[in-house]
Amino acid sequence: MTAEHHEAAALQHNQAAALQHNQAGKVTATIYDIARLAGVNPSTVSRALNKPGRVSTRTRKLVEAAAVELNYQVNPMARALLTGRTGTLGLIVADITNPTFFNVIRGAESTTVSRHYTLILAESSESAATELTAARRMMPTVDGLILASPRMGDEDIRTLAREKPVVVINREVEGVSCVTPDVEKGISQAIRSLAANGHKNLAFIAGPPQSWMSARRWEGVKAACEWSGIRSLCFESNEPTVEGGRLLARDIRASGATAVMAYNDLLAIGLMQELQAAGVAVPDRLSVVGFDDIFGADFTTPPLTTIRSPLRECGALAAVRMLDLVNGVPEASGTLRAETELILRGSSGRLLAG
Amino acid sequence: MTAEHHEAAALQHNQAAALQHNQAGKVTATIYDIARLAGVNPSTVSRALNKPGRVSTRTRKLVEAAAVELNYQVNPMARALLTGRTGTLGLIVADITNPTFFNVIRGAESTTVSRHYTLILAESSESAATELTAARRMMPTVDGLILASPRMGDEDIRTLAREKPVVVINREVEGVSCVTPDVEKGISQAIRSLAANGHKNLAFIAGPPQSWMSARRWEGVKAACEWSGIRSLCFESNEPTVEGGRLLARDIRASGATAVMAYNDLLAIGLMQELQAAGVAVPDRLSVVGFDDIFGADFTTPPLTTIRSPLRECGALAAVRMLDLVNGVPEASGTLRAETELILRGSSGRLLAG
DNA sequence: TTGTAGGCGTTATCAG
DNA sequence: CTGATAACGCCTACAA
Repeated sequence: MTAEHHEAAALQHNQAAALQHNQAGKVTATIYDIARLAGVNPSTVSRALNKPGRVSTRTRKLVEAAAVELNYQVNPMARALLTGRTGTLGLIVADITNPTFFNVIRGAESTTVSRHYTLILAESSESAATELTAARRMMPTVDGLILASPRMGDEDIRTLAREKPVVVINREVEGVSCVTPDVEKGISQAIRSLAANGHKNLAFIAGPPQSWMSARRWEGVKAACEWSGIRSLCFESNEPTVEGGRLLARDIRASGATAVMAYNDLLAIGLMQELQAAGVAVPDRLSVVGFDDIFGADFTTPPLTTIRSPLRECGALAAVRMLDLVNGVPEASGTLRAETELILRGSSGRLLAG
Repeated sequence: MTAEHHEAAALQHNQAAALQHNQAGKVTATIYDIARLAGVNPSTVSRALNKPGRVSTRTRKLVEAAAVELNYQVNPMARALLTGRTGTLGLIVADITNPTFFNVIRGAESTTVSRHYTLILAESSESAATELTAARRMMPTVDGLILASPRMGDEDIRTLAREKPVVVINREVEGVSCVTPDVEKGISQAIRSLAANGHKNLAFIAGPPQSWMSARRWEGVKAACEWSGIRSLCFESNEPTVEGGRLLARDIRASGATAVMAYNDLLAIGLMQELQAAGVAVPDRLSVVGFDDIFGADFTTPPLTTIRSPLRECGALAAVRMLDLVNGVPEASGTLRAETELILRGSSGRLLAG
């Protein structure tokens, strides 16, 4: 009888006793089960599985065989309890109802799983208080937190960032890693395009007053307009939705503007719908430009010209940055920027003569 | 000095020693810290926090004050390790890129957090193997698993369901809790509407061959057509996307059908775009009806008539059912149905004479 | 009512 | 290279 035969026999013999039933009555193998089956110490099992190389080939094989045999799965909780690392990233978005965030979620989810981490999702319903609660709830469970368009104050964010790595999307917070679309390129492309089509008066529809992004966009638009010799005017929206855009159609028509840029695509689409309902041709009478290039922006007639925010990329970048932070990569700090670009479609163009 | 004063003094005195630094150098209070600060035993802290009533009012107040003082958060892992319950639900969607699942995610997320649970998100990229891997990865961490439009085989799903509660959305699996939109009502409304507008020939565009839902929808359409005396014809799509819809425009025109129902809105929208590009008026020459009522279905011109799937409700129902299962509610089994309904918009109507 | 002690599954440390 | 042991934070009999 060879050594292998001995081992095989031992395996077989131990197997019956090796399966434990947890409280739900299901079989869940632990490293103890493996240890018993393989005839080694539990700590050796742990080593064999986690740092092969610090264990003899023979032992490793034995342990691996037993692990497969028992369909072993590590218990992440037990591991986390000791190591403090959970293999989990938290993502909190401001509004899960807003299609803008879906690309962020996608981006984050993809890179998270591709790096063998797990993503936990929560939402703040646009409330700073809810957001902070969600964050606090998540903290013990995650290795780091990604905040997409957070509504809480800078100081709260920094406090969180002191406890665990935090990456912010769509906003810049001093002292915290951030990922933001760089609005400048897209905006200047858009304004240049409008100027080239002879527009002289532009209306900007702002987003929520507390939105960092909205402020940046208006600044960018104002600056680009100045540069191009276009007069710009800012309108406040009630809410950054299709309905909010609709409500502004009347004021905008009255303003004498021949081109409109909206804080986001939803506003732009609502505006366009209402304009068309009122018989105002787009872009013949009024050019409309949105922001973000959300899903469905090209479903409209005419399809919406918009400045694309690489939201998916932002989600992905944030996750990458997060994992760098978690794994102590030294260079991981400061703000990451992702380019925006003009997507020229049918809703903007030359003013029809007359 | 009153007793309160004594306590206050004691609190203050102990506080300095009470904060522990974990390995990351951050402060994280444990029940030990609270115990020290409140001057009681850790087990008493646990009781005071979890089962107030089994502890004196005085002790409870003391402990609660200390907990607030230290900004204590339970460590879900430690709790889970002992109790086997993680307070976490897993959700796996077939394709995070597909807007159809947005609403499922929203529904599940909302009810999950409102019940003080946490949601973990993963995606299978339409692959049965990836799906199973994701599920296995999640199992140890979650109290239950929600599968939205799963691609893996029935047997795999049942195996998972034997280990922990599983709820399936958009598909029916024998022996597993399911939540499905009931297509019948919406379909019969749609077909009746088309029949009332004089349509006699209908084309159905099918979805992925392996999709349970696609099969159900085609069955439903076929039956309703028969009942209404409409001839129905089924077309295969390459992929259930806008592009997939575009590719079918030619064949559908050639088929002589005057009305089209698509497996989903994406196909319907693509078809409509291509028809219009080819100068075929919708609905004057061809009526188009979609399925699901995804975000953006009303952005098109004409806005898309569609059969709304209550996907958000399905997500929510699945989460509720899941929590019932997790908490051992006895009646929680069998299939839950959510009604579909026709959303009549501009893309369907009477055929233009001539 | 409160304290004591043991254990959940894993990993790290220290002997051997 | 491998084994024993302690610890992570919490909960729950059981004892006081």
